[in-house]
Amino acid sequence: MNGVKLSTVALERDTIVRTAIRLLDEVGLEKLTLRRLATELGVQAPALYWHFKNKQELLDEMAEAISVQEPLRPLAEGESWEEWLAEWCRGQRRAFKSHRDTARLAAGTHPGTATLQTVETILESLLRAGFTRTDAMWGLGTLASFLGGFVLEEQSDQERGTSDPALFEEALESLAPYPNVRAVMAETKGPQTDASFEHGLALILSGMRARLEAQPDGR
Amino acid sequence: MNGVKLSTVALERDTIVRTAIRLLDEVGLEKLTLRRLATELGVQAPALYWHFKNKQELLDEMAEAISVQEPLRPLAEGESWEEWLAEWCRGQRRAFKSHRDTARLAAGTHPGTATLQTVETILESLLRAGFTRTDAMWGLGTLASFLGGFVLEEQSDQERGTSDPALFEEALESLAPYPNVRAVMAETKGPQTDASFEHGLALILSGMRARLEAQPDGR
DNA sequence: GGTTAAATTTAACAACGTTAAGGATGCATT
DNA sequence: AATGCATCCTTAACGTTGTTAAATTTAACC
Repeated sequence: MNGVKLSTVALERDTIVRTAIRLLDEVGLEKLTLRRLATELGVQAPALYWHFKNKQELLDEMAEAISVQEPLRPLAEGESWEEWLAEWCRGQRRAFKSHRDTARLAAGTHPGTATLQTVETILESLLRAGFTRTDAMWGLGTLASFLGGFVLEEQSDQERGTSDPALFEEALESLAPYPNVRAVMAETKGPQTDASFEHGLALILSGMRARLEAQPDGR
Repeated sequence: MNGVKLSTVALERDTIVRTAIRLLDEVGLEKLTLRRLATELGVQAPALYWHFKNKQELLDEMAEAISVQEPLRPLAEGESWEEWLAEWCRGQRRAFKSHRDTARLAAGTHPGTATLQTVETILESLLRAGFTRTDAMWGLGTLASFLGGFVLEEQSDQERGTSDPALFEEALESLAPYPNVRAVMAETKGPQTDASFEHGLALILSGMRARLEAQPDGR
């Protein structure tokens, strides 16, 4: 019947999404236009509307493809849930940072099935680690919000080219009226760094651990 | 010379920003167009370009006007820094939620002078409470990232009209393959609520307190 | 009253997402 | 072999958007 056709379609969709992601890295989200993507695919713009309902659907698929790489390995027996969760967060940040504008892209897209599966795995693992279901969900939600907000600012700064050391020095100058802000910026080289990410991660995980220990295991 | 003119200009800029914010609430960020704003002001679209360099500059000013309402009161002597900080966070969330799409609006806008002043005040207060400068900055950064990420998702959901109970029931159905996700959604009525915000806030503040207590006061 | 600066209008441009209508292409059935 | 049909893409166009250029009104000052 159409076994071959279906796989051809699936392949095409995947090709489009992958090309779109590559193009995203080259030109940024702002200049990622359907016409440009179509040209890159050797096709006219309206052709994309056979594969996707509209641009948003394409963006959703891109976000899903970027944020979910491989199925998450559940927490092993006797493994530290903190290190396991931290490692997942680091992986998420790494995945986001491996392309341009991904935070803005993912912001405001419905979670796809792959994302939901990941959440389910994390909830299961945290339940086994002794968390209440709502504590597990809200802990994860806190981490996710932190992660999203952090990478969002990180990439916004990057997109403005604040990584240029000369511009950084210039930015420091303008902070003269705010001595503490200035001092901490000079010390830490900006608000979004690997160290500050680790710090925030540790804060939240420490808070979760405190909450876990504060309640008896039998509940 | 131009004392009168300058104040007239300032007043006009303010009128434009305020009208833009009112319009934002009516039509949302997507449909907030320069032509529509101009019509609302009884003027043609290009007239706005005398007052603002481009649309982004207007959006920046809107974001600043929304997120900074009144100067932050510094931490009082003997006051609990945790409650003081928590109250600031709640106020920020309230300010964001008092208009539509503000998180997406503020995402990726440079902090203005008013925002910097607030940061400076918070740093000063936390230093007095015993924090290291980097601990204060990174703690605040964590809170800010959490806040931004949280409200971003909160408003994204809102914008899609997930607050409709009928649609909520329908969304629950689609979660059948993920029993824990389904269960926690049914219990907590969605991931972004007042309770989950308080929970995340408490996690981070608890983490900060642990870090504060772990280090001697004399440093 | 004429000069000058401020503030706005009219007209237009290029680019965008999207729709409508219609061709190719190739497989399946008669 | 001819027909029918779904698939996939093209051409043409529409309405909107942010933005620019140039002309024009408005108002204040010497």
